[in-house]
Amino acid sequence: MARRLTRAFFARDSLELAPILLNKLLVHDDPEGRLVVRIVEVEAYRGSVDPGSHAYRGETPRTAVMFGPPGRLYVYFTYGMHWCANVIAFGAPGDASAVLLRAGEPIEGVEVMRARRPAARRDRDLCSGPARLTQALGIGGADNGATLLNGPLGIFDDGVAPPRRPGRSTRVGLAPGKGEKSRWRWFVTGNEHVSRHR
DNA sequence: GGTGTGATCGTA
DNA sequence: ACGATCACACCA
Repeated sequence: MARRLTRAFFARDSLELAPILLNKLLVHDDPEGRLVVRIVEVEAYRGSVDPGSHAYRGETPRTAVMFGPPGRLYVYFTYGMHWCANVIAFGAPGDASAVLLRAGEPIEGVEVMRARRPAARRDRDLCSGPARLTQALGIGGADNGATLLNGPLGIFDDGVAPPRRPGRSTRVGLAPGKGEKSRWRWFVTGNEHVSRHR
């Protein structure tokens, strides 16, 4: 029986939060059904000290949610067509810290996910990327700022521990030349639903 | 398996 | 102008 993560769980720096989100359950109680995926890939973003973060240049209307309390969702629109979702971690006042949800393994509601992602030929294509994940779960701009602490969106612990030794790499999609050498991506080694790095 | 390219638009 | 991406075409 799964227990919903509380505010205290999210109130840590994203570098600490990211790896322990692995193997947790992301749940969306959607009108079309209960959708559940096991989180298998994440990346940490760290605000003012992290040029790769949307929050690096300070708070804007777009990034306002990242500067708010932990345990909420930061959902952003990119490439003119895709939504990506982050969990807000603890940030010092005036700073921001967040974890990008990059991939999940479908657990429940797979039929609904397939209907929403007709391009996915195999089940491992359903949620193996940040925009694929939001599409399969029906998460979009309307969910920006939504809380995970209660309501239809939440993250749950069903007793499966995070990997003792998670896979780790540099983050995907950031210019490698611009000092992107931090290994702030974590994933469940060997899991089929992890996205491909480059 | 791999690489290359077009789509599409809010943000700064 | 470009991006915390994806799908598809093509080659192997």
